[in-house]
Amino acid sequence: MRIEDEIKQPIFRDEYQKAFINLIYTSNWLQQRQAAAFKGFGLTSPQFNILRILRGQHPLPATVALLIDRMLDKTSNASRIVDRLEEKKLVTRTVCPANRRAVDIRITKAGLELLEQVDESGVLASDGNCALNEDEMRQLNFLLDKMRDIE
Amino acid sequence: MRIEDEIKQPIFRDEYQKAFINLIYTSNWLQQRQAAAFKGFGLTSPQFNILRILRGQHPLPATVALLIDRMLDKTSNASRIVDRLEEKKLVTRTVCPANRRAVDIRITKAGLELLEQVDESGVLASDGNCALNEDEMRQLNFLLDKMRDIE
DNA sequence: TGCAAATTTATGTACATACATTTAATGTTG
DNA sequence: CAACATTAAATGTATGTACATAAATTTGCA
Repeated sequence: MRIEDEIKQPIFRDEYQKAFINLIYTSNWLQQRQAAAFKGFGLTSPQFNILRILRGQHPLPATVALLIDRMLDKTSNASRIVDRLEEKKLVTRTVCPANRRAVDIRITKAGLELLEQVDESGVLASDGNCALNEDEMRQLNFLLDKMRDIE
Repeated sequence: MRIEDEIKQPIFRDEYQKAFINLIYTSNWLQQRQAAAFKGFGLTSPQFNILRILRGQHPLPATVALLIDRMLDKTSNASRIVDRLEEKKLVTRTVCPANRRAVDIRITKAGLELLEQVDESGVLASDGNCALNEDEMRQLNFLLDKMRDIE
């Protein structure tokens, strides 16, 4: 369905405004689908993303600063998302011996097993989850990268 | 900058996964720019969007249900965003006489004047705010609309 | 050495999101 | 008309986002 119909706004000021709104709307649409997929595993999207970064580091630890650096939304509050993961025993926090200001965060066995389950469930499989073919995906990546190329 | 470099992840599973992440990242980037622009007027993005819908209805009122229907993020809590706008005297709430379950929400003179200031400031002007030309914007709109065309 | 500056994480507050539940008014149906 | 379902909005609770500030540690330099 075209964005005009999705939000019942037949006229936009110009193609730019329409693209901006379309981008935000489509991103929300995608994030809601992902959140629904993670929900069955007791995870929110930010929690899943942090677990995935920790798995990428495993068996090395990550600091909060590293998590922020790799997160999609760099302004979010990694400390408190780690709080939730720690409560669920999916990660551990220990003071970094080399720099006692920093905190070493590690994914636990339970965390790795949970991610394994998410993988096996196929909720994140690309095929069939998207109406664009690979070439269109490449075009989209090109346009998005170019869009941010300002200032 | 390419998304690979923005989030320091050199390899993606496939072009699909890369496009998904790119879409969410770019949408966040755009929303943060917009939020910064609204901040000078004492508004958040959701508050601005609701004011804009109310201006579109003016001088007719809108109900909460109508706001939800037109909002970009349909799962957000319109009631409480209207609370904030009412506190700032940018909107009024009155029980709808025809259906006393519903609430008539109207933008005030102060609300209209504030939107006028935002317009005049040019913070939302498209030109110069984006690195894509009009044809690329059209391509982007096409790809985003098609992407959601599933199920 | 000693002390100010920088770094790293945590915390406080306001606002927003997600979803379940409540409250009040209206519709519907026997 | 009474009982029940439906509708519209508000509220409760947990989580996340945005941004400012605090606390602890380390660094650097006079």
